[in-house]
Amino acid sequence: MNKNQEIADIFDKIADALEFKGDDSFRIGAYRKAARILREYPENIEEIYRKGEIKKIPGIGKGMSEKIEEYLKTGRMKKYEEVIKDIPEGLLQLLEIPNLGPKTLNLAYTKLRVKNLQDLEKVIENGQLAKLFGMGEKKVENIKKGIELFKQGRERIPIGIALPLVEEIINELKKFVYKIEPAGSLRRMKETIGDIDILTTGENNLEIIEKFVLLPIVKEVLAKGDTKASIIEKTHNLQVDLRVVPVDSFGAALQYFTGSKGHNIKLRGLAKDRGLKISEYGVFKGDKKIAGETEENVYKTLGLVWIPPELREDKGEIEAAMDNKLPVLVEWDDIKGDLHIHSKYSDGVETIEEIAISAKNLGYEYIGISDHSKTSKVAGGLDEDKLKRRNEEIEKVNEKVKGIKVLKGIEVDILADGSLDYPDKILEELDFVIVAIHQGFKKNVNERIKRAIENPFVDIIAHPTGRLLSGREGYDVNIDEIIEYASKFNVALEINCYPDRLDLNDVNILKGKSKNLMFALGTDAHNIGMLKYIRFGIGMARRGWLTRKEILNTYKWEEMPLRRRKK
DNA sequence: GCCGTTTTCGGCCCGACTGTTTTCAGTCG
Repeated sequence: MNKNQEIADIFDKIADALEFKGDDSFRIGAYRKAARILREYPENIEEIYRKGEIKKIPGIGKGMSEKIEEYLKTGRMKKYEEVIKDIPEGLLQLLEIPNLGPKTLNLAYTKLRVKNLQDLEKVIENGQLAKLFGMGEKKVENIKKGIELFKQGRERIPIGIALPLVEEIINELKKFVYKIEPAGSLRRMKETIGDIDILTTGENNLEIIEKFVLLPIVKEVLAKGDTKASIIEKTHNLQVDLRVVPVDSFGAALQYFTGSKGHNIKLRGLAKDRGLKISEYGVFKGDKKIAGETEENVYKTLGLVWIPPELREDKGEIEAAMDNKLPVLVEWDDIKGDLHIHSKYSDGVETIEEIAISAKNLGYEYIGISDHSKTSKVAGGLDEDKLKRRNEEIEKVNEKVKGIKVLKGIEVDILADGSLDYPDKILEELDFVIVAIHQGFKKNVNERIKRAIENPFVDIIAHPTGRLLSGREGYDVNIDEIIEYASKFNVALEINCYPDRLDLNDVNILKGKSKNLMFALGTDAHNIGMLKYIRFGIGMARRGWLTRKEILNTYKWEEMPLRRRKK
């Protein structure tokens, strides 16, 4: 774990402890904000400390920078030790239980000596909790439900699962409403989604909400009011919130519920400076509503251009919008081809011709067939002979299928000893070369990737960190070092669009962008249905502030700034 | 705890829903 993450976790724990103790909510907010900033910061905090620039980070002031310095020097933080010393270990983890907040937990601890989950369940069962002042049967019942969810471990799910689910819900509801849009982290295209927010407006609120809670995907209804309902969905235990808003507030509500929290807080501060008030109902000057129907107008009244949802993370986008310096983000229409597709020759499903026709139908100008190399035997890796036959078939398809160019690519293994799985003379014959680690995840990965980068025929590093959202940690690799090295040698790093990978992710893309790195989008598709995963990679690229020019596959094939074409 | 083209003190985003209340607190987003 890097220091940014370590310190962020400690700040979050301090915030938990202070919340439990009923400390000042703004101080708590300051710790949470600092934690988030550190966790998402594109540079290593140790590096910034060496430069003496910690305090220059917005949101990190005197107090925080001293604590960071103390931790970097001594490995300890007095403030943390102080605030947790009289709290039983593990107690604060119970704050993750839905419907159980700091006040109630504190009450249970001080009045009933509840120190852990077992204690809590006991005082629920024997009725003691319900008897406390301000508590009651229903509150306790809700906490009990929360414990159930807590035990199931409601983890964030990949956007690859959440997005299709939302589209299904929207499809079911759209015949009853005027407008319906997803909001929240889904609209911001985060790699994982905690729960889902959907926003709608229509003729009859109650009818819409009734339709929603009766959808077949609903497992449990958590809340149901005039303007909002929350449900738990069956397959993934996801919480889905539906909010019905007046049509003239739809834009303001969409803005508000898209977040992020940090973005909204800053936006509201900005409104306040200008004597305005902004809520999910609109922008108000005194009692007069001056915007609300569209997002564009909400931003405009604050003196800002519209900010794409993917940027709304309070990472400088509001300042950039003020100066009209937002990047023109890459869009799906900019993508001229997919560079990472597996055909039937290795472990893909379809023939090269079938892939070419599908890609053409998607509007692509070219596709890169990047089958596995010989050592990846389980993935049907091609030996030299088979590769030669595949290349011949690509040439035939190019003659037969007009309107799309099929490129001879490859995904070459970086072997355990650091060499590549084919000799240079074979690589040279290909249109482009992707290299990847597929074995020896803990074995000197950094040096092996760096050696691959030095090879003049290598153009792209596939899934550079190797992490899987479903659990695998990733290679033992120093990604900062790889980014610098790749940038130096004009090698592109991949944004692998496969929903379980999304590798590089937004944070690493931002790091790369600051080092003038080139990127390549690839779906890693093993069947033609997966070609549409490109949208998840585009989402990641947009979250990383990327423009068209920084991505290889937005260029025409003849103009693609491949490393081998540069002097 | 952070921050400052009105401020180094006194602000800090705002509202829905629920349940326990008789005017509001806790939780959530």
